[in-house]
Amino acid sequence: MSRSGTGRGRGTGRATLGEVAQAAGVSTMTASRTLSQPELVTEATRARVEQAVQALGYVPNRAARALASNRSRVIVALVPSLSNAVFTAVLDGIQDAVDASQYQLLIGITHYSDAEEEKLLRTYLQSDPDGILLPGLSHSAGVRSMLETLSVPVVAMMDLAASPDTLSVGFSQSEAGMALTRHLLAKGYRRIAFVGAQLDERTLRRADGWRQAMQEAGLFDARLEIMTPEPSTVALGAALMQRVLAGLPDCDAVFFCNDDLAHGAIFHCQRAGIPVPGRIAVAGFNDLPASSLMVPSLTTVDTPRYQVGYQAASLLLDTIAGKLPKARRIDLGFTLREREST
Amino acid sequence: MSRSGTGRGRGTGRATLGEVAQAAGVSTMTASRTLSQPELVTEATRARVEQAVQALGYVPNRAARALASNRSRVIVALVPSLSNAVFTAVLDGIQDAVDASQYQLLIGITHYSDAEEEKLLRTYLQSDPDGILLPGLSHSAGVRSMLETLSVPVVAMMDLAASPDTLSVGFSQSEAGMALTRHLLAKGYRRIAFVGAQLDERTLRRADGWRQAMQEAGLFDARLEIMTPEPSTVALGAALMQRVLAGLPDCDAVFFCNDDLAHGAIFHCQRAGIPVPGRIAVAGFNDLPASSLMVPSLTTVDTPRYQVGYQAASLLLDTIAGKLPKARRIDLGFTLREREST
DNA sequence: CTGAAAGCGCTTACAG
DNA sequence: CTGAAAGCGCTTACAG
Repeated sequence: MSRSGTGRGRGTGRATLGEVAQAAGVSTMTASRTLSQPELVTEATRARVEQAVQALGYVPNRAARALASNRSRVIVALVPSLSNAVFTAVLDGIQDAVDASQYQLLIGITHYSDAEEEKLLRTYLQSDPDGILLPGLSHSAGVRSMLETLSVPVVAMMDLAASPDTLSVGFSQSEAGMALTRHLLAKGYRRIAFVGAQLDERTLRRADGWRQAMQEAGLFDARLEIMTPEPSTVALGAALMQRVLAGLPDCDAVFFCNDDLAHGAIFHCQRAGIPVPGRIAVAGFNDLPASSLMVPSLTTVDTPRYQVGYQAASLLLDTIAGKLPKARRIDLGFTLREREST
Repeated sequence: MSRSGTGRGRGTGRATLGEVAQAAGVSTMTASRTLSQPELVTEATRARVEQAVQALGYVPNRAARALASNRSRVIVALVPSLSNAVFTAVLDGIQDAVDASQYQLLIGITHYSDAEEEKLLRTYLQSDPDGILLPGLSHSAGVRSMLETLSVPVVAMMDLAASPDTLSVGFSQSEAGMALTRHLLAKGYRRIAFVGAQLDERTLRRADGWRQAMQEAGLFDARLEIMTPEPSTVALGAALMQRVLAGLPDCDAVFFCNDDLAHGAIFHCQRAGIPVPGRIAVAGFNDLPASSLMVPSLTTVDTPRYQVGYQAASLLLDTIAGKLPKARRIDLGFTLREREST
């Protein structure tokens, strides 16, 4: 015997579309159509169905819809970290774009690990996503082959693809690195160090930009490049600044790959009584909220991360909908913020 | 005619469990069992099925599984904001707990709005969640009635429920507010202002704690309470500090409801040449990463937000699994960090 | 504009 | 330890 007198068998106990249809005196498929394509139905029918929906508190079952329609209406977004304010802004942009659609967003945190990225993607394939948002351009062979097999649209975020085969929304990390370095050169700094942490793809591209600008100026010196795989934090920035001051006494400016490192560096100098930029200039990247307010205010590069998320998600949704995008590679640019610290 | 020669009809084009079963020479249900309860199957069968899974690159279809089993294996987590580092840490904890399970996490951002919270919940009901994580204890009537109708477990995060009917994981916001205020009183400050922004539930509870401590000390003065619904940011902290200095000249200490406000306040004082704590003491809440490193370092309350997320998700998953929790109300406490700014 | 029927890809009592 | 069959709640060509 069924567990209740409603005849719902092993169901959820919630109203089904069939029950809505019955209450409205129409067939299930007419009820279905009323919800998905109301313009194909008489006004009278629509009213009766909508009333039944209200009366029964009907909530459509996504799993059934996905299974029957063979469209999951799911998109997956992978980001490296939530601790990095850059990616929370990207996610905010994605959310806002997706919220306006019928799509459901599945968020995965890769912790900057290729292996985790691959594992997450594999798990999320169970939800049969209609599209995917990924950070950056470089992925493991496993991820690349999964994406090929899948044949759903993929949009790369935060950098620009070289090939037009890849949909991408972002800005040139290397040009931004170059622009900031050139600013420092123009200010007269000569021994400009680059300090990179985490060593994700974007940091490496910024380092490329720094290297190129230094080479162009005839001032490149490999000893000025300080790289560590440790996660980028304020505390690490303080420690690395100490290391620069001790190990590179003639260094007159430091380009930190992220603002949080630069904040730590400035705090360290402040505590040690080292004038910034008098003794040494400090620049960061991303223009985090504190950067314009701290003392000295921080020279940095403002990046359009919310827009990256918003536009990447919009591009993905448009592509899923079969619209031909105006551009397959959307360059949102960046803005140099010259402040007191340089 | 079907759109391909594979006989897969309007399907996804991916291997199904039936195809795996066929390749392994067993029935579909034996294949199903091999994946879900391998201990109920001979080793030989298991090997053949697993080989077929590998060969066909089989990925289970979540929608079909959810529909057939009437268990979505979905849990929903709502948080107010991603800009607030507190909630990204909560989410990290939730993710880590959920990743170890077979559950899929759906994340929603309420932007501190009851209306958005209700809308998100309504949307996520389409996924028929097996459990829900919500920030705080107070929700709109609409949300409360949805939760009652749903009858799935709900865990409140970041504060402690008064009633044992509610599962909750967090700490007492009001006691934390009291503890910090008492620290300031013990240090000899008398005209201690409370500055609250956003005015979410947690900020209001911290204000309650401040008020109670001030009343106990016979020092309460309503003019010392400065509340604004604006979002909490570093820039707002600088502006509010300016307002305190101008409007409350005898104020000797300020308790900001969040560290980012306190950071802005310290930056403002630094820029204006106002000694902290010499002229005025500054305290925050949450112990954000920069707080221990800035100059002066910030007195604040360290909150176990990652653990809140992790334990809340664990409690939810245990409850879904039918395990009786040891406690329905998990108090993770807080830690006062006495530093230079007071 | 509306409907009967098949089917999406799984799982689940129930037998054997 | 393994299987036949029904069913989860929808959508979709195809008719009329």
